[in-house]
Amino acid sequence: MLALCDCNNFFVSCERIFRPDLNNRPVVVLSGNDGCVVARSNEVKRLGIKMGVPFYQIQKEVAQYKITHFSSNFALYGDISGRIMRTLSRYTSELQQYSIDEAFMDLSHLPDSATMRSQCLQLCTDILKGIGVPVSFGIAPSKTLCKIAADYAKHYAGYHGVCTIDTEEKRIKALSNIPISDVWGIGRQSAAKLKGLGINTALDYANRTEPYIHHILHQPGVMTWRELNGIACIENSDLPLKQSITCSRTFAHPVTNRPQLEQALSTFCDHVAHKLRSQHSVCRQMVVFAHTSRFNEDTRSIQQTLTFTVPTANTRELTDALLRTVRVQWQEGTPFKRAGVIALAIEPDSSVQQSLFDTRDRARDNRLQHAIDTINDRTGKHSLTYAHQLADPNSTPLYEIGSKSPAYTTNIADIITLKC
DNA sequence: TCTGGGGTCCTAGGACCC
DNA sequence: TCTGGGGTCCTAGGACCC
Repeated sequence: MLALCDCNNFFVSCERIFRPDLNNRPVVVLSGNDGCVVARSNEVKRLGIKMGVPFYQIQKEVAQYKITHFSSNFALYGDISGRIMRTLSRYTSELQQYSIDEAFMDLSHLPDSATMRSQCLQLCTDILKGIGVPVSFGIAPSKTLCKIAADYAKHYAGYHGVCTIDTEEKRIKALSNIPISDVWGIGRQSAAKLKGLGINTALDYANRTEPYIHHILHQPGVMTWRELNGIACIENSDLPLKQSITCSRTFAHPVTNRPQLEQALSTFCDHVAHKLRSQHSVCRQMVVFAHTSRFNEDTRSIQQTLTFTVPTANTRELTDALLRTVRVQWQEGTPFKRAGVIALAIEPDSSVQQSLFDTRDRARDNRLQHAIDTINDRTGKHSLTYAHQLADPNSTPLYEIGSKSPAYTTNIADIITLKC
């Protein structure tokens, strides 16, 4: 048996830790540039405000219901997430963090479902009291069933935060009440297709034959089908190296000036290169892109996949290649709205294939890079950067942030003061 | 006027090999 | 006029996740 721990309204709950006055009041957290709603409190969900709506479209409701809004504060959310994961890991030998606010726990060491339930209830209390975030648990034999159980736990107060699917009877009852579109792994496209075939609930889906499901939704659909039937088949991917690392931003105002785009892209590139180095890896390919708004009819773009004969994570080498691309493909007058850098073909830096025809002095490059990293580790991120880049990806003048909460738990200057 | 960011996996089709 | 069969690898694009 497995358990899924899912934080309730995670980003909103993080903001409320330090703003208890916002409990039971409507709160949203916004994406970059304060563009879209990415987290909602229960009060906001009840108003019918959907996940992902552009913020400007709900201004009326914001004023009418006095909705408090925050720009996203990932330093805070990441730190709170880490605290929750550490607490969970004390209760299981195997914890698989699935996202910033979710993790699967292996419970096979516990004797029966009553014990599993009581441990999860204890965790709900501990995490709420010790960290300040409400969480829910779903206990079941497969991950997809855990997701469904956690859904029930979240929406029906009677479960007190923990729902278990441990018998055939409970499984059938649970599946019969879940619309197919709410099943983990079934997205919009597949849901529409299935509805057309008369499959409306999770139970309808689970009751079809495996070859039929394969015919409709191929291999990924079959995985979901097995999981719904209680056969665990989604592996524990114990996060080896990341397969790709992206840094991209949508600009508040379109960029038509080449130095500005180059400045933004070099900054993203440095961020990606730094991430590569921090996981002791290098990349053989890098994608550079910039495109116009996807909401316009006439879309134009700069896009290039760069391949390196010797894989690298050196900021200077990657940036040089990137800037050459931008200079070749630059389109005067094009309003670029979004740009980014993606590292691909990532490998460990311990076993890099060298090239006979390499002309770079890599030992020297690495010494310089190492010196820069050491200075930044000691004196703070971005204290030493290349002249053509910005301090950090979020500091671009093209990026606008409205109301970000302090980094209460990760910046000494932002620590709260208590007056007794 | 204003529409996020970071990932994974699968598939089809093209290029290539003998 | 007629033009094989069996592979692998890479890439772009789609679908999905939070």
